[in-house]
Amino acid sequence: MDKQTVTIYDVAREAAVSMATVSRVVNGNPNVKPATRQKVLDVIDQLDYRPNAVARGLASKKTTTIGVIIPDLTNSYFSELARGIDDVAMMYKYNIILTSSDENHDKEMQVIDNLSAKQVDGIIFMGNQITDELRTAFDRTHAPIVLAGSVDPKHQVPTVNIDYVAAVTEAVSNLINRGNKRIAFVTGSMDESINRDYRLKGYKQALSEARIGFDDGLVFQTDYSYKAGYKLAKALQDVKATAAFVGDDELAAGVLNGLTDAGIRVPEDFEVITSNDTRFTEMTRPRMSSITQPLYDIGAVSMRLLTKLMNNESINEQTVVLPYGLKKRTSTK
Amino acid sequence: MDKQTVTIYDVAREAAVSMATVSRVVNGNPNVKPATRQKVLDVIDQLDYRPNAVARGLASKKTTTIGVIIPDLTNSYFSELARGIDDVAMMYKYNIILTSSDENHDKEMQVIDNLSAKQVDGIIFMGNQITDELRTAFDRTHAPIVLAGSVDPKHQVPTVNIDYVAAVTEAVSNLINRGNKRIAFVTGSMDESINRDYRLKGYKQALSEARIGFDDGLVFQTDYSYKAGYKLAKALQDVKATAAFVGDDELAAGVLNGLTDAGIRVPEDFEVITSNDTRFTEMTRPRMSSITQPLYDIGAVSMRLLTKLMNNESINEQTVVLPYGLKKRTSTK
DNA sequence: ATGAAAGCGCTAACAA
DNA sequence: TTGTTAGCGCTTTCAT
Repeated sequence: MDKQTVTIYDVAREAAVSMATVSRVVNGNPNVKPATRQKVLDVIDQLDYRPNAVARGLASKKTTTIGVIIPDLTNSYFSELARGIDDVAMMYKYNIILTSSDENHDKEMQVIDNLSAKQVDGIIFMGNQITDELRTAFDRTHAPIVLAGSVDPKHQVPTVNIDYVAAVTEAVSNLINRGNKRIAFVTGSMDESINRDYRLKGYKQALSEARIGFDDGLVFQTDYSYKAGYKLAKALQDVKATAAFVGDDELAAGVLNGLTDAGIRVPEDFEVITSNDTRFTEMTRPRMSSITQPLYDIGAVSMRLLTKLMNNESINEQTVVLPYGLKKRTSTK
Repeated sequence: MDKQTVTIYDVAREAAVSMATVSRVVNGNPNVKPATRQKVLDVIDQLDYRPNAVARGLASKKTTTIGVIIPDLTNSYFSELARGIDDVAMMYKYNIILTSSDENHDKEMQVIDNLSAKQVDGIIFMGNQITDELRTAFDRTHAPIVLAGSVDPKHQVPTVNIDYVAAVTEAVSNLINRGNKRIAFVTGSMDESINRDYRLKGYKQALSEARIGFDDGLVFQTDYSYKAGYKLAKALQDVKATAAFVGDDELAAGVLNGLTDAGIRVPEDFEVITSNDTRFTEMTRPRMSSITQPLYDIGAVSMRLLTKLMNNESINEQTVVLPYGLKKRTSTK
């Protein structure tokens, strides 16, 4: 039933050489006489031989496959990172097993074991709650791991990201400088350390630098979704906020449109600044001011770092922090 | 250096049974005495044994991995499909090797061979130019293939999609019914058969039903990008169009905003209708009217169909056509 | 420069 | 119900 598959053995026989020699030419080993190489190449061509990567993986203990764990494929922030990862993975001839975790801890655990069973050579993990359990899972995996666009408060796992604290501080200070005193802090769950330990810290820092008291009531935890943001309009008015820092662009788009649809003028009556500078920022009206970050590069650099780890190359820095910026568009004055 | 790996052999030895028995319990084969099973399970637990999927793949000729070829990860249309694929793949215990093709034919070819070499059990292909070369590549692959949200004019490859001709006809008729006579047709390259053979056909059909002549000048081929759409504003005015059918939501968002920024009121002076009903449609102002399609389901059903193909189950229909609809929002009158 | 042969870790007949 | 034994297709010493 199977399309008859031609193996290295067939090639060896036809070319009247040993399997070892065929293997050598396939793998570009220089220790082959040019004439032999050519003969083998011809037979390969003629037989349309294609090496079986699974067999190769078993024998060599390298699969040239890496695992990528992504919380949500449809979130631009992550898919932009993924594009960076994908590009350099391809450059280095790695395939990607892409698995969604849905930001679900059990699934993350399961997925790691699963990737491990598939003998991936490395793993790129996106997700913002590096629990101890997760660390354990990381540890018992033979494959090196790097965190992309995520954060490890304990600085144990190699990571590529930006300085979230500084970025948020700057964004919020920017809002403060224009006279805003009641600035809402809108983002995902505080269970995520990127929110709890980084963004919130930046927010508080900006407040304290301006000697503005912190008000719990201005902190909104919600889903990273347009809808969730849209629904926040009323609450935002109720707490008399005049501006908001938002941790996700789709969420911010929801906030923006919710406000607008409720008759609040942005930016005249309410300023909005968001975090990820994805394509959404250009699509809304007004267009959203944002922290800018090199999304593609974060992915690309993560993957590059992973290749080094997989080759046991020496690493200068476990954590690489890429530059961020601030882009003023029209959702702020 | 390697974390010492425990194999099925170790388990067999410790449990004082044969490898075959261990293999049986790992694979849930019922032909094992409960007591034996328990003993083996205990040892597995104690040794923390994890089956090597690569070895398994080599021996069984099944990798429980499928390949997914996607033109652009960051395009919502495709990432929504991917989510559907991913969910049911996970449900059926398949992993996904995700590869971007960048709508590049050579890359598509290469990627198929690559997936083939990795012995994937099946492939889901998204892309809209099924060339003969591609068909050849499909054929020489041992794995079954299904097209998701794409189109095979020759109806040779199993496919899940909607009736694009009917959907576009309806959308354009809708525009016509409101008095529009000069309706622009804005979409990607006419090299893609979904544009050339399906969407355009629907467009022409709607025109002809209304006895409106076809005008070449109203057809715009461009990238599927916001920017490309944004730049079209002037050209759209130059040809005196009063409405546009657009084949992609980001592209449509660009058209919409470009028009608005050029001082044209949508929908009063110009109506826009788009094709994919992704989340972008809700984010723009005005919100975009659109053809609706069950994006997630297209992905999910594709994957389900693929599982059947992989199990050699009999298939009722090679091509499954899911229902579409029309959603009026505020970019049309 | 080339070949022989022993695995890699597992599944799947086939026997018992 | 359980064990024995070939492989699966390739890489990789170790000889030559």
